[in-house]
Amino acid sequence: MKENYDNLKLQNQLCFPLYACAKEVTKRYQPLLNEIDLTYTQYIVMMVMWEQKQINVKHLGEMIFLDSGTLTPLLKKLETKGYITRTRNEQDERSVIISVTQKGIELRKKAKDIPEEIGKCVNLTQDEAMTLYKILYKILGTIN
Amino acid sequence: MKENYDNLKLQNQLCFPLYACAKEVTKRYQPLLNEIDLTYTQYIVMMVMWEQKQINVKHLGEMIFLDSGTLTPLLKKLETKGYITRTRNEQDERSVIISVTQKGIELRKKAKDIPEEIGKCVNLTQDEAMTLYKILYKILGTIN
DNA sequence: TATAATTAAATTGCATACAATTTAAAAGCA
DNA sequence: TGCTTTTAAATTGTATGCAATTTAATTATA
Repeated sequence: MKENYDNLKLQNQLCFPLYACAKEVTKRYQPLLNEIDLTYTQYIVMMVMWEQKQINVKHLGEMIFLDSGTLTPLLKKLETKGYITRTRNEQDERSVIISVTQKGIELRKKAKDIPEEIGKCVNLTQDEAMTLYKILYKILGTIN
Repeated sequence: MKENYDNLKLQNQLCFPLYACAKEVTKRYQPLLNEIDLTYTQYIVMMVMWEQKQINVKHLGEMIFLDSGTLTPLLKKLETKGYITRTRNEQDERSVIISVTQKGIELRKKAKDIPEEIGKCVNLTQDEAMTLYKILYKILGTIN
């Protein structure tokens, strides 16, 4: 009795192009991000900081889907670079508050054109981009 | 003169949900893959091997968007587990040929239900899944 | 209120990823 | 043919990413 393994074929996976796509797109950021001395994940953190100015590690982690195992060393690097500060919350000493520094705020000017540059690498129509955006957020919102 | 930084807002990025989604979905594989002693990337490699039986490292890397820096140690682990063998190509000693072993072939039976299990975590309609698939492969095919 | 349970970061250990370099083999060519 | 260039893996170094555990602080509760 011959088994059917079609759903194990690479071309029948949805997860594989998702995985590959994320890597390939992220890779395109690196040359741009090198100029402002950030890695992709550090850039994601800085995007949050440019909007929030101040946030604790737990909340930050929930926003960008990363845990303290990844964030703690990464935040220490950003602190060393002078873009953020890390201070214990005096009301709750378990919590660490991340604040963006003046140097961190100024970095935003240098990052300003990066999204547009990346857009040029990814040749989607407005429609496709919006559709992709909606589906990805649907997954993020309903994954269990 | 006030600058506009809207395109640096996290919620205006397409890349961020792509990155986050890939991570979240991959994470869902891990408990299932633990049962057959594979990591996600090792599973991707095995999916190729189940279809190809034999392939060299360069070609494998092109298929799954990974370079030898990632593949060499990973393939050594799969070899240690007994799922593949690595042999130099006698016609071209620069090239390493990966072959799936009997044990590797048998692993497919155990992996058979994984795609369906993952499907349950990701609540997309058939239409959405197909649309996502097409857009992701469009990106992979046109990214420069 | 003393103790147990929970929570937030940090730490540890393992497995990717990838840029850059190195090594060895093969191909191109003067 | 001898030398240069190219190519395929492997290696090195850095940065995630995450599960599991630990530590310290806070909250819940008997």
